[in-house]
Amino acid sequence: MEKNIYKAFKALGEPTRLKIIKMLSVQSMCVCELSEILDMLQPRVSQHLKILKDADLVKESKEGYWVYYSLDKERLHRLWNQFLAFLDADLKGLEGYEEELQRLLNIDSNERVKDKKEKLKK
Amino acid sequence: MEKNIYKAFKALGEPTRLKIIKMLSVQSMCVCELSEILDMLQPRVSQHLKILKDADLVKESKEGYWVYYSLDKERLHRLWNQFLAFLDADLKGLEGYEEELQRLLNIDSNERVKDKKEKLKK
DNA sequence: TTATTATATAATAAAATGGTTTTTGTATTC
DNA sequence: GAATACAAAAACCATTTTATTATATAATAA
Repeated sequence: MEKNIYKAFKALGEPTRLKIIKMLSVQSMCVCELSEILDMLQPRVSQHLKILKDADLVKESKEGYWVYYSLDKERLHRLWNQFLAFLDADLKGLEGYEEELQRLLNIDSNERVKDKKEKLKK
Repeated sequence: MEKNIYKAFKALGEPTRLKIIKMLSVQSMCVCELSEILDMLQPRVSQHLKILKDADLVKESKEGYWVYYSLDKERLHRLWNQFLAFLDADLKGLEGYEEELQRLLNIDSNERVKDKKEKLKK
């Protein structure tokens, strides 16, 4: 789940792909149209589309020669909600943070250095 | 504006930084705490924090020795709204898309190949 | 079947990124 | 002022990413 979030953000965090996504927000298009409108070589567009597809941000549908790509707006909203849920989630029960939780608790209970020093002052 | 969006997504699209952000969602921390909790070398944490700071996703405040970092949740929501606005925006008036708009209009009016061929069939 | 059009994949070179080690800077304490 | 603690910057290397060129695959048309 967290992996998906990071993957999607990574896909969005690249200028060429943002441009592609913006164009697809106007209308669905095939690779050749994107390639011409963006004035980019076709393999470049195809490769970025693949990354966007792997991140589940765009959908494709084949029609004869052409492969039409469209923006999955549903998925965009789901992505953001997943991200917010991830931020709100309690560390307990959040997969992959077992050790971090342990170390966090240790610091908090034993010796949050700042607190110690502040106490000494008084 | 679009630059900022891409920068922020890029900052979010990296596992280490996502982890840092998650930890900061629990509570504000200084670099040494993050470094210990995440079991990472301090320069590594500092470097990622800088990227997050440049992307405006975290804020910092100095207290004696320590620099405390906190998550800017406000900014997170603004980021997403900016992104949605970017997607909804009309290409006309969207900075940096002048040529794309031109080429898009050309294709649309002259020769969207598929349409042409489909018309011929009938 | 052969030629054409659209797309995907492979291979390469160049650029960017991430992580470690080392160094520098800055605030604090003695 | 000297020593200490924390953080940032610099230098370095390994890895990944991007864009290009070349090639392969898929679908259609002749």
